[in-house]
Amino acid sequence: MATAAPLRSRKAQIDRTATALFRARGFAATSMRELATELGLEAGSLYSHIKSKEEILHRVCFGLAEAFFAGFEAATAATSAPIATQLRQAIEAHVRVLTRDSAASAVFLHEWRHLSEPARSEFLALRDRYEAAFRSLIQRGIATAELHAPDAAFATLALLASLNWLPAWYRPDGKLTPDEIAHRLADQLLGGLLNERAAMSQ
Amino acid sequence: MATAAPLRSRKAQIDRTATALFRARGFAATSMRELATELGLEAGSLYSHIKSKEEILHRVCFGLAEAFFAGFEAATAATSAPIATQLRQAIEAHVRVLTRDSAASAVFLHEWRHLSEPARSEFLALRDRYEAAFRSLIQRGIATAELHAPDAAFATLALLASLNWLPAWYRPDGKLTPDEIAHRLADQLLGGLLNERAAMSQ
DNA sequence: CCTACCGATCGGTAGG
DNA sequence: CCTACCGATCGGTAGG
Repeated sequence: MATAAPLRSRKAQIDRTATALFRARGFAATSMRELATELGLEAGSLYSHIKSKEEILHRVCFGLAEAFFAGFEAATAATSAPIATQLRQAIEAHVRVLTRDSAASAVFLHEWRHLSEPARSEFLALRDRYEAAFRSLIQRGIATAELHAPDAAFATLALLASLNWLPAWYRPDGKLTPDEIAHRLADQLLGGLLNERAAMSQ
Repeated sequence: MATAAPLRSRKAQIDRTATALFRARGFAATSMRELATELGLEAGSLYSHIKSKEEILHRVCFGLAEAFFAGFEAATAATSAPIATQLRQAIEAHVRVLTRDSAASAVFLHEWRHLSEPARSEFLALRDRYEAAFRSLIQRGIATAELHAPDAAFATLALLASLNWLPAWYRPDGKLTPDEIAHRLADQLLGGLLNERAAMSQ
């Protein structure tokens, strides 16, 4: 009798378990033996599925980067929509990625510095591009007077910082659903950016 | 002829250098040999000044916690002042601690989880108390209608998250002074919280 | 503050 | 996927 096919590939299981450990203990403080034990196998056996510890980190960090970009592009595809609407969609898309896999998000946000070159620089370039995309949206909103902020760069940093703190306190079993959190965060953070006229027409 | 007294005690030098390394590479990925080399001595020699690697982390984390509390208490000492004013002072005090030593702040924010018990739990209790103090201030501001926010807990988290992102982008040699950054951040973050009447009277 | 060293643990590999 | 192992490195100590 054949054993049932695994629900996820072994490699995907390794990534998932490693991500949880990287988040809880940090990349450097997580040992491959610990990871193997958690998966019910021996340390050496991991290497028939992966090439190295860093390879896992690489996949997690760049996979999340892709998810963030995909969300942003879908949110801002309707270029004729009001900037405030596009920004709201982008915020909600960002929050959905953060809540869909908060462990991977935490690793994306804090463990990327353990990537070795050139991956580390490539990662930072992607992150900068993502920030620039938000900043550009906010700048256009200010230019068309749909948004108001004393400094677009500051506003962008503060906005993303508020969002990125989410994995630190989000609990999947909390009383708010991911969508409710996304709405509420968007309300609050847009509230500070909308100018009065726009706020009234909302 | 006696050698000149060191500008800082050796222990303080060790703490400073270790803090910079902990920030750059993370606590677990920083070796005592690396730290010793940076200070121009041998690894074993460190232990005539300190008891352990974790002792350094402990001092940094709890020292910063003390600095944050001291700033908050000074900022809110004038209990008869408008809540918005107290909150502004508290924000600016927080930013001044972050900019005065951004390396130690980054360690305080991200490396505390490498503390072993019971220090780790003690640290988290302090951090919770600090957050609660901000939340309480914001809640009182909402109660007296000086501030406006759909959810005080959310507003507190978003506020502190925005502030705590600062060590990630602050450069001591940047074009803005710490005080200018403090003012600007306070303007922006209070802007979203002040209700219209308070905003007009400002 | 150094020399010399300890036991423990690390990421990863060879061979099956 | 396991057994058995590699060289390297870790935090920390003894004795001076």
